[in-house]
Amino acid sequence: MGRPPCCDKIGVKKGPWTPEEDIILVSYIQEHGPGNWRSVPTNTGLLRCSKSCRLRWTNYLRPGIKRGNFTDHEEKMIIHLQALLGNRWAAIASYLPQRTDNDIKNYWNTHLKKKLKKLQTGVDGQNQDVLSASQQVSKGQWERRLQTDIHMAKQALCEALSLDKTSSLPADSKPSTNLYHPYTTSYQGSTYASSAENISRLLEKWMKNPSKTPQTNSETTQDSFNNAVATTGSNSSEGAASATTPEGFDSLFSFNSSNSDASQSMSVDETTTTTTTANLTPDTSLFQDESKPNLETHQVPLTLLEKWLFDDGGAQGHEDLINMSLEDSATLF
DNA sequence: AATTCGGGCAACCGCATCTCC
DNA sequence: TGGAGATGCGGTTGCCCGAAT
Repeated sequence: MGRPPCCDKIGVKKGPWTPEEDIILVSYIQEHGPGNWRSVPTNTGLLRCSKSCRLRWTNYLRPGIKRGNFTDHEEKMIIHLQALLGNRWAAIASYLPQRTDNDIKNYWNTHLKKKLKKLQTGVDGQNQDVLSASQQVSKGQWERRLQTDIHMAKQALCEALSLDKTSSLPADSKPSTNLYHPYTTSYQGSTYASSAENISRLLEKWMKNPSKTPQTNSETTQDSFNNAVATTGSNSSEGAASATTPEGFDSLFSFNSSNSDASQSMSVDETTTTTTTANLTPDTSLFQDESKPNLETHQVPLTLLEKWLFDDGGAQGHEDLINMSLEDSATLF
């Protein structure tokens, strides 16, 4: 057998994180930047395994995370992307930069699945296709489907990417979460909440003095978030939602959402792209770059998928696709 | 008011993939 | 080039809380 799970080690703590642990973790990351998770428990004295630290950071403590209610727009994107990509939550999350894959996965399992099922039972026939399509794709068959019906897939993703451009966020889409108050929803109890303020202060400090750690992909992304937040002059408590504002979201997706924008922004060699596209296999090349887009500079390299989409005039029929019903989306497969 | 039930979500587990030596 | 370790990802579990009885 392989090596035992790191969490099996004696003395490794499991279960919910305490505010104190959060503060320790945030402080450490403030100083050293995210990454090198293996060294985190050792250097901080946290009785947690490295994976637990990483998970806690990426799903909860990381700045820029939007929590709480999903907007209609986000819902639509998730539904379409799930139909397209299957249960590749990390890939889906890369198109919803403020949401974590865990969040999206939970939302899908607890809300959207039911919604789709309701549709299925409510209107037999057409909508059944939606569900069956999703289920099939979930089983990993999306690769083959993408290959056999690749053009339709392009259109669908194009639509998903451009939804934001055409639909303003609903009025009730106000951020329901505070960026740096991770406990507001679940832990409104006094102890945890007050500790969250400490974390907020730590993060605030961090926002003003981002760490200068070696750049990995994820760290680059992280710094982008940091800078994006910092440049909006956000305060950890009052302006916590700055990075989660619709404006920020719009700016991100406006970059992706029109051909003209895309053509201006990306410097993709036509020949290279074509060659790449020709050799794409969905599971390898296509999604190899799924890091979150850079909020600050708009100089984000498009993912290969996006390049591929825009390169092929995938924007045709955007308007139709935008209004595409769930039934219609099923026909993509 | 007490108990039961179900939903939602944070966190864990194990496999897959990547990176380094 | 192969192996070991590190990291990423998706499925699943278990706890907490609110609604229902």
